[in-house]
Amino acid sequence: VFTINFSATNFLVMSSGGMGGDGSVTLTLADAQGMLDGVTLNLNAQGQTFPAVLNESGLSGQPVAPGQQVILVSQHSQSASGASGNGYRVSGKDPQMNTDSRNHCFYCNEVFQNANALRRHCRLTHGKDRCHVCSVCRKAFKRATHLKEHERVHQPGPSPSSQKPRLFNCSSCVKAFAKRSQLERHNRTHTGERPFKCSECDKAFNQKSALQVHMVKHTGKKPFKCEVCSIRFTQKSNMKHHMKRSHGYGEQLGAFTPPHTLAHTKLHIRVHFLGWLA
DNA sequence: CAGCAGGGGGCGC
DNA sequence: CGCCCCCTGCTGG
Repeated sequence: VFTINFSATNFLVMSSGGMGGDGSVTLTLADAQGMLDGVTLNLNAQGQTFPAVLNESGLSGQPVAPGQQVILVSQHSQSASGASGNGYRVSGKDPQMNTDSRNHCFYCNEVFQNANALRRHCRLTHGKDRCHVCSVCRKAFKRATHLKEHERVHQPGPSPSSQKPRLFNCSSCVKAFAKRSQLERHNRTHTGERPFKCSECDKAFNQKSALQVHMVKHTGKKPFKCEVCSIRFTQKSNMKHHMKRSHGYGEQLGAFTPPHTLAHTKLHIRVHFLGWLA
């Protein structure tokens, strides 16, 4: 269990990672503006013990057992007391997670009468907004229903890709979906139905969101700007793809592992954080 | 740039 | 609690 704390920003680290046999830890980052989504950070602790590394100012925490999986749970309250401090907490494996934890607090195991009480407790006591945690992958959700829907992902099924929800099966192919609306949406890929027609040209789309993306083209504007080289894009995802491809975000930032120190890593990250904040 | 699916949040029951 | 709209990310051309 350890805490990542980039002070003076609202950004923070999300998601999962793992500890490699060489002692490295890979983290997947995210932030409030979506700029860091999918960015991975490889912290190589070669020649150092983890507590020492992680206790450097700006990156603080507790020892991580060898081979322990580290997965983010949720934001950690700045006002919370204790060793975690402010920032985002990344929790380690919890052997008790195999129990039914619907109204169980993931963080202190206290049991509550209902979801509202659990939510209130998590918010006030732990500063956590997402208190419903998947027992398989530990992804956290705000609502129990969202967790329930998510858990279908882990049900085995006939799809070659596996890991797919099973409830709503497509009659035309092997795919299946967690939600009826998703299946109906998918069905349009078989029927060719395109209900969403562009008012500016003769194009039509099978999803409304696709039409909305398309409409941006008619405005002539490119709302998404790369903060590094100022190239503009019509789609946010294209801008992020550009950030990864052209500037290395989302690739192995851990390329500057030793002989650089973790302090270099932190400095390098801060340089980018300042750039994104600008 | 378009096609497609995952999942969050609003909302009705 | 469940349905569904919508935003979003990933992918291939």
